[in-house]
Amino acid sequence: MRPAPTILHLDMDAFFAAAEQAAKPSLRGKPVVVGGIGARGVVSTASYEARVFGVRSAMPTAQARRLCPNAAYLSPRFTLYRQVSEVVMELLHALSPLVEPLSLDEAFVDLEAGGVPAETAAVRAVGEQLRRDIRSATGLTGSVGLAGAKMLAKIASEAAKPNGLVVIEPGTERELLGPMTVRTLPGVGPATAETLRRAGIHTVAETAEAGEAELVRLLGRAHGAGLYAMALGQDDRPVVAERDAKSISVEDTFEVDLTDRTRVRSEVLRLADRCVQRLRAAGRSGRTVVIKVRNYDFSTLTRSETLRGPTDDPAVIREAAVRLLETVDTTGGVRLLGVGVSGLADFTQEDLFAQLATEREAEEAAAAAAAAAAEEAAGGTEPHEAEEERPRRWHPGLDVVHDEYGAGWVQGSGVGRVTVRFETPWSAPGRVRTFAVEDPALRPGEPLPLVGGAPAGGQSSEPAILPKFLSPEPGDTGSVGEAISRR
DNA sequence: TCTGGGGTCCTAGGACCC
DNA sequence: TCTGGGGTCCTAGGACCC
Repeated sequence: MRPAPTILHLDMDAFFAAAEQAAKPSLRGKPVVVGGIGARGVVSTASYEARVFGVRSAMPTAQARRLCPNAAYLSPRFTLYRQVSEVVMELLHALSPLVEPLSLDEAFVDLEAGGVPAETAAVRAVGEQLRRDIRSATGLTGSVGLAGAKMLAKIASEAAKPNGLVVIEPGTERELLGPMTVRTLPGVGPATAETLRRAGIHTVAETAEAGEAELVRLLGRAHGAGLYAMALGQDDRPVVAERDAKSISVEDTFEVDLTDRTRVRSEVLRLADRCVQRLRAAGRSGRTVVIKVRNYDFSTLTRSETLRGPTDDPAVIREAAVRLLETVDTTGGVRLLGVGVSGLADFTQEDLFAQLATEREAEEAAAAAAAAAAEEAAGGTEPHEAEEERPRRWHPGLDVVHDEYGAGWVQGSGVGRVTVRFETPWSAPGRVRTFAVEDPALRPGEPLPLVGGAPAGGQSSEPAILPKFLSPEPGDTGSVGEAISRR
């Protein structure tokens, strides 16, 4: 615990939904839900207008539709979110060399390492300036927590939401945390909370009173000891920049459970190839191949195999994945399949094992590819990712360009028609037109920048985007003692 | 019309080795 | 003749996070 609140935690407000509202003027001030659109989708992010109706992250989209039928339901556009995230992370790097991203919309920053004076007034000023900079660079708002420890900074930013800043003064944390529910502490999810509840422990203060020995008995060595320290407000974990990934995986949930064994096999091959693509893009290789199978009843199992050396060879990973699949009973139906690789190494040169096997693998790769192509041609109902420029489906939210009407986004599609709203991040709300799905004048577009994209003459020092739910004043700096809602 | 996709860390048992 | 004791690797599963 530092003597001054020099650890900053930034959390963007309703990030995916806010980015969509900034990109789509007609959605500002309206309920927006970003997530899986299909029958088995779940909500990634709900805008604050949608949260009023009870829509939450991780909720099945079908349930969200019941609660809030009039919201706009959009597929995520990670290209856009990554672009915005990069802008935000650059602003953080300007504050300190020590930036630890937790996700696209969240990061810790060590202000002490950035040379900010270790005083409350100074760090608060830095935090408020950061919020202004984020707003003018992206049009979006973020909330900031400042404290002497990571855990407390995160709790503070949660309390600051939306669009606020909260400082937890060192020395006040135990009094502050005491009455809060154990769910406030990071690492306490439903299962841990239930275990603690059965032991009569509900609040952070009760967790501290239980003592380390009792918590270790209930939760195990690492978790128990860690939780005890957290309950006392003790958290010396450093801000760590640039952590290498330890595993890479891909998975698909199918609209309908797979029962055909041949189809299950061809999907595993596809997933193995996708996994290898990601592996190679990251310049890594891996030694342990793992498959994941979720059955019709949601029971989930994994099978893994460790190779003699790391590889990024698609034939090797395909073979291992299929070998693992052979050991799994898939009768009854498969809901989800996944393929992953762990034990990652930086891929510099082929290891000995790979060198010895190279020729054999090259032959087998060709054979496997031919076999897979034959299988998919024979049994696959879904064509392989075609090289054509038209998407197979016009997902809601997708950027499009029309030869005559310009840039817009897909509002909906069905029965051979696609409805497009023509507007851009810096335009007024636009109007809707409907086309045949195969209209040659319509094609997929790229995400447009949320700010700074206005045509000459439209420049302004003010953020171009001010979603209605965002109050223009700086957020309150009020108490963190109120209940903090969690996922 | 229940429950995504991408990760991290921990535990526990058996194999294996010294 | 009853049984050592660690350390490390591998595998499987589970909790948790965004």
